[in-house]
Amino acid sequence: MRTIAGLNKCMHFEVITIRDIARELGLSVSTVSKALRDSHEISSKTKLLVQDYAREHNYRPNPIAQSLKQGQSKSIGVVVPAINNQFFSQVIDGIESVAYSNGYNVIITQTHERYDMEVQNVEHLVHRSIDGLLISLCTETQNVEHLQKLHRQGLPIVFFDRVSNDIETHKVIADNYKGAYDATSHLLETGYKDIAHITSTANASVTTERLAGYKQALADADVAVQNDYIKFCPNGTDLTAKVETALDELLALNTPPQALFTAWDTITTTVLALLHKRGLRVPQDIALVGFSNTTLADILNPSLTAVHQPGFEMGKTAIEMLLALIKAKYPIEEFETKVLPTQLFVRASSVKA
Amino acid sequence: MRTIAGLNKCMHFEVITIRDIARELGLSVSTVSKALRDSHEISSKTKLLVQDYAREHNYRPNPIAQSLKQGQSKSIGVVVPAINNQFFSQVIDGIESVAYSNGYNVIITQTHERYDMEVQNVEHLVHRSIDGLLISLCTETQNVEHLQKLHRQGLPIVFFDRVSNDIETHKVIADNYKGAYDATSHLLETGYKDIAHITSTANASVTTERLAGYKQALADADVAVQNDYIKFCPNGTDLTAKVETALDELLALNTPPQALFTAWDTITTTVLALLHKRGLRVPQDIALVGFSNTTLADILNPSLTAVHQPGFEMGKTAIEMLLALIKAKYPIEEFETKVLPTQLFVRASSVKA
DNA sequence: TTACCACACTAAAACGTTTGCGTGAATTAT
DNA sequence: ATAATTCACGCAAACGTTTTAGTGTGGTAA
Repeated sequence: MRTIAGLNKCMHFEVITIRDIARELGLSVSTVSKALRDSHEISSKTKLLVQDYAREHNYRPNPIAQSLKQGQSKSIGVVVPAINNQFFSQVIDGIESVAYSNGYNVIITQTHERYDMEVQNVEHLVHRSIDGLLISLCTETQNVEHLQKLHRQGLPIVFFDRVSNDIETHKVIADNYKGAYDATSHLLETGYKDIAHITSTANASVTTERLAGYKQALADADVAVQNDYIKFCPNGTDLTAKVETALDELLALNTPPQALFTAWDTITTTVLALLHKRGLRVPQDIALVGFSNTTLADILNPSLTAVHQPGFEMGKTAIEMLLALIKAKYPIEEFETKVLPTQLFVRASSVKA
Repeated sequence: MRTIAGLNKCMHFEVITIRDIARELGLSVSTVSKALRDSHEISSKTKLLVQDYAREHNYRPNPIAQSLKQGQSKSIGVVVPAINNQFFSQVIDGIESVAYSNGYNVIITQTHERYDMEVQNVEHLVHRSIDGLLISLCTETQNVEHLQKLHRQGLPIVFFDRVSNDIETHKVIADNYKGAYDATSHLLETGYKDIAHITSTANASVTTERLAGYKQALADADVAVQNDYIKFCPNGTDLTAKVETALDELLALNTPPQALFTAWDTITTTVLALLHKRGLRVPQDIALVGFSNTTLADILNPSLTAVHQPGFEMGKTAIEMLLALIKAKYPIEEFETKVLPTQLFVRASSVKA
């Protein structure tokens, strides 16, 4: 008998081990083990005996011992910028659901958009013996050496949302290009021509793709791209201050924009809050369309025209890909980047004044 | 040498073990182990030798082996109704920060407000060898036998937010009574008398406390408590439908309420959304104050007068208490219920029409 | 010299599994 | 009747660590 981890204080409770079963049934440990795993080496009579006994006595294999023996921990690491962010919590929701039903634990860590935290978390996770890693890069991250090393060593890694082009592995992203294209086109169709774009750090994959979509939509409508309409506000610390400066600059232009297209969840809501603060009416004074996964878009003031990313599906897809990598018998050479559709929900913040 | 879990495909990478160090340095395994743990049995010369070698070769003890040996997993289980909920993700944020810096992993599971999921998750976590459990009960939960058994057996458990009175252990809650009292008083002071209360299932601790605060505030203002002003809408599936019915009934009363006090995060935003849908103006047609931890309260339509719970602090406090239980040398008999202050943020949804 | 002790280290068991190999018995083929 | 094969099971090593119980050396006290 052993005691459950954590149950070491007043242990009336005993957890049964394979050894107990063996002793009780007059069998060897290996026979019991094999019987439980339904090995062909064991007679069906013995198997039944053992399995019945195990069931009755509520036997559960010790996962830690199994991990040690089999060299896999049945847990996967997740690195996100922040849990406290609707989009990422939706992703985690998706991850958790699939992981759980496959017998995997999910260990979640946050970078808070800090590169050093990202490096540290990844290292921590690896040394906690994770079987695979799910990661969305933080905005500060410029190089991915900390991941490349692990990837070369064979650690299964899947990127989601904020991916790196410097590592060949499975990735899941939203259709950022199209999402941005749709959002911008929508503003154009509504009648806005002077559309500014507020986005995050220039070096993120997401930023590049959304910027491209924005530019292409303008180009397709024969509207010139104005560089002073494009503002980069790396999210992380002081986001509000950065966005405030960006807004100041935009509104001080000779031709201030009539509409804003914000490319990141946190930026969108920050912008809306700042517009409120300045007493600017949306959309009368300035229209707004943004990427956002908030569930409250309908009851915002005004209700928010938003590009919605399939967070839950992204999480599900990411972990499914990761499990495929983990379970693969042979090293995988062919990697895939899944692109999930975004959805534009038109609401009041972008109707023509 | 061993391979890191997960790094079993193309293993150029070798992880060093205590055995390797021993062989390389011509020492025994036990000497190395003791040297690394700075035992007094080992000469300082040898200690230095071993420690230097370990550092240089980037030795990291295998946590799984340690867990197996020491009977503790260095991971704690968290059970919440839903990750995708601002309040709980704030709590998890707090939990994660403390756990991480203490070398603990956090394994998160969700009940989605389903009792059977709660039972299942708890069982799953225990058999994953967690050292302790952090749990916020789901609304369906009526009895806590699944936890009592574990608690009697000595598993450290700390409740947060939605606690049980049937188990004596550490608990952290917000000051629900005062939060509700303040919210109701605020409405009364603003000039509303007919204040309805929409809350969740009657059997949750949170519900009882908030209901009590609501009633007391009315009593203190010499306003009679009307039972048909109190509506129970267990959150979980079909919350919107339940709230819709509750609203129908309230508005059909001879004296329909002029103000609403909603006691749960999800109910608050659902109510606001439904009021929008019906074209009712807030607060002109009906005022609204609710418990809510949304970060978007300022930009809701109208901006929301909200009772805010200290989610992050609650998470921090909960895990600190749990770690205290885990690290305790002797069984703890004295348990504490920490009550964290709530905060009322007055915004537009409750100004007098 | 003998006994004792501190010191610095080692051997081996233990945690709970899984698994390759060995073995005796029963069965089948020759 | 003997040999070959299959069957059903046991032995023991292994995963990487911690820890208990030694062991041998050298020094000190009697």
